[in-house]
Amino acid sequence: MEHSVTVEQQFEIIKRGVLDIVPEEELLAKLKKSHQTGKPLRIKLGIDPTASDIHIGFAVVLRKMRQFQDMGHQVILIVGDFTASIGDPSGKSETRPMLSAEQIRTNAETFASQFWLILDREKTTVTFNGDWLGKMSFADVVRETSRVTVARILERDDFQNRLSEGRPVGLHELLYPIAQAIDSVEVQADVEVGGSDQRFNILMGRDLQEANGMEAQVGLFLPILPGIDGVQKMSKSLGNYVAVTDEPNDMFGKIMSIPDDVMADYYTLCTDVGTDEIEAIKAGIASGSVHPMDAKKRLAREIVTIYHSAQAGVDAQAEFERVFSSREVPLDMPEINLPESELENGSIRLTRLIAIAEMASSSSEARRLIQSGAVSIDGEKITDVMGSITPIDGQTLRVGKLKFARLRMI
RNA sequence: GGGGGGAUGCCCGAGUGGUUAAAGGGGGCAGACUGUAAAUCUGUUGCCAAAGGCUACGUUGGUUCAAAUCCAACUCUCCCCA
Repeated sequence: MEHSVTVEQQFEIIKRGVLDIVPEEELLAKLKKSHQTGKPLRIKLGIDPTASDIHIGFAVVLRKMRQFQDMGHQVILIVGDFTASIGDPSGKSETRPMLSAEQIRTNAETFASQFWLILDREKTTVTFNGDWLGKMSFADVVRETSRVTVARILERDDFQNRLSEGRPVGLHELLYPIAQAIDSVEVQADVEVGGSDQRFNILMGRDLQEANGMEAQVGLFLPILPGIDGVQKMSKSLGNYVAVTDEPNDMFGKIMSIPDDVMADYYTLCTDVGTDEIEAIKAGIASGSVHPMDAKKRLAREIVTIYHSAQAGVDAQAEFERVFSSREVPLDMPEINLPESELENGSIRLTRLIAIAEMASSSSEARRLIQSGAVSIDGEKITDVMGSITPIDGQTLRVGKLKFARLRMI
């Protein structure tokens, strides 16, 4: 333990951005005990390998784990390779597809390379729950499931909703919380961290640990970070996410597009900006002394700084202002190589050009974009769907607000 | 094991023989406005070598000049009874 940090200080750091700690006194007691004995707490986090990239919503939980590590505690990541074959029903309105073993492995590997952007590798143990769940006998399963009542499992909202809507609920899905709880028993977790949607699963871990004669883990719940649409939870499948590996300009831009009312959440959960300062920003916006856009630029800069560098943050802001405030062309843009062979009498159909540049998902979409006035070349709008242009090396093709490309004749 | 529903585009949901690439809503995309915010308004929303063609209403097969619509089998699913 780093004795320079008192238990009370540890507790304060841990509480930042946290929605709920169940039960708070137990966490305090565990921290004290760890401080006295010098034995680190075992902090558990279950990773769902159905996703493949770490986004800043998931990073909220990882950052919390990192705080524990910085105070000397041990983080145990459990890759849910086995549980992924069940599919976490939490908050879901339908059964999740089961993943193949290969898919899970690939995802887990991608994850692994990204964890260390946030976590301290030295203080992290990575395990796969297939190692123990896969080896349980039916008798083991019966024994563990006997500790939980059906009513208890079915009382959850997600199951209730699905049942009342006449949607299917697979029997195996009822086992998910139990599987996750067995993980807690297996790794002897002191604390399990998760999003608020993990409440049920994590509390189940407490029950099962007690039933197995060990001290129950403490549940630490973090708010779910809304996606950049500001409404739904951030997730890759909804496309409303900011990946930790996003390029600085993209990252900055995505943050700028979040609705104002989730800005404070982003500040608390995704940055290290002090709580007092966040309050001051909120107050400033409320009183009109701080322009929300400036507050958001600061936010975007902070986040880019975390995953790239302070300089990258400054540069990304400059680029953002250049393109969106001054309406100039970006400094960097992808180039599209246009072979002579594509030209007919020196010109090319615009729809074809957009297709080559992969700036629309289909040529039908390219037509629509042209029709709606979203396409321009060197700032000149083109609206003729059948139109051809005579491309010149170095021209800028713009499709919609965000997509730019420079033409290169080859 | 018995009986009764249901499966439509990204999602919800209308449609019960031709006028249906399929109403309406949500979401998405684009345009205007703006702060790449919100709100609002407008357009658009299967694909292609594009005044034409192709593919689509759980799957397969059938009836018909014509099927999302009728028939058969199958698959999945929900409810009631046991």
